[in-house]
Amino acid sequence: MNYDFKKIEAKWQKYWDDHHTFEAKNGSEKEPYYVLVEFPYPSGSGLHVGHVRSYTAQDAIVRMKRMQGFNVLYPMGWDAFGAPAEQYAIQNHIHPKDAVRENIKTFKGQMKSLGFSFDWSREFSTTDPEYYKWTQWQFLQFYKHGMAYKDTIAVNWCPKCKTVLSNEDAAGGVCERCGEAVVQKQKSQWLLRMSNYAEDLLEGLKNTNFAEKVKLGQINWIGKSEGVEVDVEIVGGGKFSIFTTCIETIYGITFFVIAPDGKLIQELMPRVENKEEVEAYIAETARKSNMDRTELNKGKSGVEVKGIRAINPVNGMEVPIFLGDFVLGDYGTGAVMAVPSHDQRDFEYAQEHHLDIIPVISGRDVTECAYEKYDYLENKDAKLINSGEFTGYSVPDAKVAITDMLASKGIARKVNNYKMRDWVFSRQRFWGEPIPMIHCEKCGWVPMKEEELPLLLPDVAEYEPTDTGESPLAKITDWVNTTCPNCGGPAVRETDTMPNWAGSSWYFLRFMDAHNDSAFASMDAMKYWKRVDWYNGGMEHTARHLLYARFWVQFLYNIGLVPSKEMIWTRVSHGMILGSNGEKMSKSKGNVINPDDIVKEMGADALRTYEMFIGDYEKDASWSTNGLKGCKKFLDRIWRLQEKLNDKDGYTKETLIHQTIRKVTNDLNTMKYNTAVSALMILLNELEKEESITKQDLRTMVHLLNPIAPHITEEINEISGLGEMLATSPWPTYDEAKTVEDAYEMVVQINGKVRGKITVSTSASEEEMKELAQSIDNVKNYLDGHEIVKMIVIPKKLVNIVIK
RNA sequence: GCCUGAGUGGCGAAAUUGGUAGACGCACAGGACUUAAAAUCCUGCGGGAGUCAAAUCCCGUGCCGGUUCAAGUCCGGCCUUAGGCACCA
Repeated sequence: MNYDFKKIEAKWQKYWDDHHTFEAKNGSEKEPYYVLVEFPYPSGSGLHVGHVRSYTAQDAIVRMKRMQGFNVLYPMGWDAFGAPAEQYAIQNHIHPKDAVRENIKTFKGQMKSLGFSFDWSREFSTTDPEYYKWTQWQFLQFYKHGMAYKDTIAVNWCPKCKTVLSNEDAAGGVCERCGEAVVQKQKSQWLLRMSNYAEDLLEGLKNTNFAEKVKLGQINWIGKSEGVEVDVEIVGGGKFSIFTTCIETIYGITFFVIAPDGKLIQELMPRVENKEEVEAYIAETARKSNMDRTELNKGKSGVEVKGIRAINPVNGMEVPIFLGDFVLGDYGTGAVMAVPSHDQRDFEYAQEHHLDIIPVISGRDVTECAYEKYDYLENKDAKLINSGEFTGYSVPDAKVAITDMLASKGIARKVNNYKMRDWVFSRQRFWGEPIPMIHCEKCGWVPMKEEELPLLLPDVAEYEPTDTGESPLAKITDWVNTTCPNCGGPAVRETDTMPNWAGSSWYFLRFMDAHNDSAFASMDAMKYWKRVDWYNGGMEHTARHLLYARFWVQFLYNIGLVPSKEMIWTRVSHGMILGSNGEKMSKSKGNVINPDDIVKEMGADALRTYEMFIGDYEKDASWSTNGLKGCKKFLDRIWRLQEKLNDKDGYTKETLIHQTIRKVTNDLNTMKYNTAVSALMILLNELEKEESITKQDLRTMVHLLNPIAPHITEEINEISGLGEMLATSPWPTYDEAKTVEDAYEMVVQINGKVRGKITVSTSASEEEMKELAQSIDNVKNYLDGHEIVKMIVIPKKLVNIVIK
């Protein structure tokens, strides 16, 4: 008879709820262990089987850790601000608050039905005023420490939807919703000075245990490049700076290129002879989105800035200046030296605009394409040519010598540049944390008084964006109009809200002390938990969320509000669950699997077991209903194992059980869930072959399986009277000595090919192994008439006989 | 273009880090039980040669080459594929 999973799962879920089995206590004597999964965005479509994979994986670890005696924190909450909730609300004409409440209810019900051992006493949503009060409070700290500022920057704008789009929503230069071409629009935005933290964020990675690919993702995103900033004189007075990583090519400059969106061109404008042409080009660039600028890079567009020439600081050569949209106004100095002989981009630009090409490094011809640094740096014989006093220098020597020479003249310095920019922190949206800033005609931007927080989102019916692209909050005049905290005069509130990355940047700290109303989390609580020991999330968040969160923590650390600079220790990521056709699950492809259906048909334990068995946790895996059935069958067989119980003591298969305990423990610790399940399948196969088994056999079996399939195992344990409740019993331990078999099958190879196998005692000496190897008939045939050159013996494994 | 992975049976995948390739599961085939089906159980299952059946042998981890007693694993050179970044000076 198969087991009644519906009844059993409901029973244990109720038990865990009623007994608060999985609540963590702050300050416990036990060693703390904090496991975190990214809290979900509670969308209208409910939990995805992908969520089930990572939540189960982490659940398995925390269940084992609890049994190993740790005080485990495994919290759950809701990241519920953001555009999708707002969009859903607009379409369905309900307040986002209500939509979110409904969705959370669904998600929570689904999570409970899957038996995740979350500590629900610490649950919160980023949309709770008690929570976003502290998000706002922290924003004020950023502001008060000069880390938040307002600036006018270009944003993606959809003229049809009349709304600002994030770069993600504007992918490909078209509005994701309506398909209209996105344009760039200048808007005043709040920004956080994240670029100040570039070096610290890079350095801090050394104090984390992030997966290597996660570290690399962050390193690439931060995009450090070491180079030299050089001052360049303009003919007839004035100067500007350029940034280069290839100072060794400075003699090859034949022109300079400056950013059309930069400040330099505006300064030079009065002296420009072809103003109309230049202004037209600036306007054209402004119209292009970032996407266009990068995608339409076939031709190198640009115009010469006539009337202004610059002087190459090393040889006094006068060269023209161009505007080119490949130079970005907000990176480096917004101006570059162009060396077409050794930079492919400059080369193409030079060809397009018929400019000179002067090679300055020997080793390859530069008439077809540039001889670039990745190439000449490989060439040890590369020497400088056409480079004045430095001609004949090797590239590394030239780098140093030229930098020193320019530095001694006071016109150059070593500089690091980073691709990472400041964090644009405002959104023209209703459904986000209001930014607690007030604008006063007299006093300018004034922060709200901290004691007046939270600044609540007003309760109104209209949350559609305005025609001008302002946040819908701008329409609510009695909310907008306020008094200046500084002078008491009339003032207006900031109507932009924070991005949804804000609330998720510090939620893991709140879980340490979720109901504190006098601080975002007490220092005591944070010192007790120390850090997130193990954080699981998608690879897609390594460059954004994880970096924002680290930045946020480092800032809080610098102002003395958190106990350490890195509050997240291990970060791992999981692969996606794809549809059975190998494609990403989506409604339009009709390959979506709803976990609710599986729980109803096969049970939560079967779904959990299957998702752990599906394959390498870090890789994508395709859904297979047959595979799921196989795991359900596995559980049914475990259930039936109860029929074999005898009254004896001890283990029936002692060696195998000790091996299995070791295997499962190690595999769970190293995220090899699939082989942990397979080890349990092997144990089951062996126990089934026995006439009867002991309670201890079965107890160990269900104990090891409990982290993955918690309901069925707890039920078997109870009804078969195997012992104390598994969840609160110590995790099984193994004896290394007992994992060793007393005999093994020794492999005998001739010249590396397997020619025989023989059962040998584990205690056999090397000499005995050699003798036994030669006693095999088939081996004898090979040895006959040949000379043995040598024998290689690998203890407890094989003998390889080399013959001639 | 750059950076990261990944290529192993019909399929999902294992392989103690250089030591029996394909554990475990699915699918499939044959058999048992059953009036029958489902469920369950047993057997087989990379390809080929060989045999009544075996034994045994050859080939086989994307491709080509190398190191080694021994290579899925290490080295060199390619091909394919997924993801990330992308005019970052």
